[in-house]
Amino acid sequence: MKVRQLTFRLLQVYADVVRTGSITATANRLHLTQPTVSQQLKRLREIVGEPIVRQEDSRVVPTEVGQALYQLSQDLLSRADVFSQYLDEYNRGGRGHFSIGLVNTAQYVLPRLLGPFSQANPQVDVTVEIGNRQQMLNRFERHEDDLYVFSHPPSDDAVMAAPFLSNPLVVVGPENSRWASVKDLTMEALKEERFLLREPGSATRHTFDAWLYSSGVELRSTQQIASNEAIRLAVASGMGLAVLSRHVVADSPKGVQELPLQGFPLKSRWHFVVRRERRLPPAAYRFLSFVQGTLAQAFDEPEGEVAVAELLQALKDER
Amino acid sequence: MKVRQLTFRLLQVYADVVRTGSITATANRLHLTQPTVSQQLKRLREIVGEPIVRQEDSRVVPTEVGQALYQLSQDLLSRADVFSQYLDEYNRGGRGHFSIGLVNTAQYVLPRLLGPFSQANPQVDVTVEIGNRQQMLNRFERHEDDLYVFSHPPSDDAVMAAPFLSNPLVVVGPENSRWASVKDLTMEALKEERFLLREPGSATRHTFDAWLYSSGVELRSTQQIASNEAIRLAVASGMGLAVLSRHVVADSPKGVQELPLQGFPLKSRWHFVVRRERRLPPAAYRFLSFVQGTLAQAFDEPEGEVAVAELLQALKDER
DNA sequence: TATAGTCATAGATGATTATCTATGGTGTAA
DNA sequence: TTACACCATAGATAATCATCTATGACTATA
Repeated sequence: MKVRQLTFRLLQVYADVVRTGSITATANRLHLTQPTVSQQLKRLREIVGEPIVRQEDSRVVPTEVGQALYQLSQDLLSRADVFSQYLDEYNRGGRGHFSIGLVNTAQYVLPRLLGPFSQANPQVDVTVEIGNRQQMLNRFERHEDDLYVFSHPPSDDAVMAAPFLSNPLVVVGPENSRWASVKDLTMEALKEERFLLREPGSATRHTFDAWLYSSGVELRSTQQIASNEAIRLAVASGMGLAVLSRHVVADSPKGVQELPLQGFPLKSRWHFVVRRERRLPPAAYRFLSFVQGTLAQAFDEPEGEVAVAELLQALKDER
Repeated sequence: MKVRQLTFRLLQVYADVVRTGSITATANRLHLTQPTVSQQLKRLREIVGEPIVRQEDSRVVPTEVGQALYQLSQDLLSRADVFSQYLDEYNRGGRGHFSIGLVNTAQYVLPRLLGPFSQANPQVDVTVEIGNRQQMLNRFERHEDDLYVFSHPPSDDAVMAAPFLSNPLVVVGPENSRWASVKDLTMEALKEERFLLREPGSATRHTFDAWLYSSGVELRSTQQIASNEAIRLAVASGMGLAVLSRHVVADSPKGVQELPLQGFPLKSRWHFVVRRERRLPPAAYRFLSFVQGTLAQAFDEPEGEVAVAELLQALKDER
């Protein structure tokens, strides 16, 4: 058999001829003329190298080889069809894979979006990458993920970003800290405190540094710790104060409490970030849609909802 | 996905590209130029309606959809390949089906050929049709079977026949018949005996009638019985004499014995009969080959072997 | 024996395909 | 930076394909 010349069209036509037992009938059903179908059969026979049908009592019946070919046709066509359905489902975003890169702090909130999404879309496979701002920027530069969450989107023309959730940075101290009840607490008062800081690459550190700089404060004593969780524990055990995303604290506030420092919480927002030129996997698009539908009620972030809606629209227009 | 435009060739090329991870490499392996392969990929992408590969670190890697398409390709191609192997096996005659029409008497011998053949070719499915000469002629006229066994082939230009086995007709009487020991027994002496005859459509009857006519004998008393077996039993129980194929008697000679009538046994031969225009199924061809290889030793019929060999040659030439 | 239905074949034509050569872009390695 | 390897695109061409209309052969039925 000359496999390379075999076409699915031929198999379709052939299968229909076997089913109807009539060349003319198939021609009508497929909106072709009778000679066309005759010729298709002829060509298929040549490809197979063997007679596949014969005339019998005004019906066209498959030969023994034709029988086998019919089964093959059914089989192949249905497999192709399954694939086609898969494609549709993939394009609808209900199936497939995407990867999302999260800046460290975001890992405290994103699960609340990803969890329900996965539940609703079990066929979608999500890879979550986590790192500090700098690491995520590297991944971003290398196009390693489909979607990112930054609090400060990289400044790149090729970037589209939607601020979707507020990320207030607060100062925390140990439970029962003497500062907790101070009125009009200022940085000046905390000058002598040791501050436990995230590493320089992190967004939290960056934001805090910027605030310190703009308010002309210089810290006396600092210590660098690379993990939000470690910082929270260190604060709880009295090693010092820290600036953390409120989400970090809200998640499991044991042993620490927010301090009412003036000017705090520092406002910042998480952004969904995608590259303009990258074709977003339909599943990622579906995730964004899902998030958009959730933000207003579940997170009380109507602005975020609008921003995501705009991003979705922009992505649609890109295509 | 535009299934109708899908070609196995495209899948072959695509699968190879995925395997090698290189368009150029595939081009070389398939004896094509690089642009050709590039274009095939492009066309396949258009058929699928979705990017299927992307460049990555000087390698061509499939996208998520491409992965699924690759699996599909493998699947479809291997199925087509299995069919192709089936075709080969079919053409070799080691697989498939044929039907053979036997004249009644032949059913006593053919199993000795069909049995070993089936054993050696378990994938071949044989349909055996049995009837008297007239019934077989009807089937023959209607092209109902692939192969026939007649003692007297139909006289038809479109027929090819090979006498392959002698079929001696003998006169039988009951065991201990008084005629058994008579020397120079002639028909004249048996004039008064009742003869149990096969029905007119049968070959045995036909041959016997012809002999009677040519030797000018007329039987006094006859009875017609449509089955060899029934006749044998009737003879055994003393109802009369009969003319039967020696094979019928040889098979289970209980209660009957051959009588030494002059001029007997009447010589006749079984013929394999095929229609010239009918394409013989490879399995039937293989059966004839098998028979040809068996006749000389197992049946001591060297002439039959030659005749079948000639038939096979003629069939080969027909194609 | 006409008639209608079913196929096969021939001949024509526009569209598509397979394939090539030539060329240009891009990224990697010397 | 140059050279090389790899891929994409453009343009050309011959082959093949998908289709059609017209027509002829065969067969069953009125």
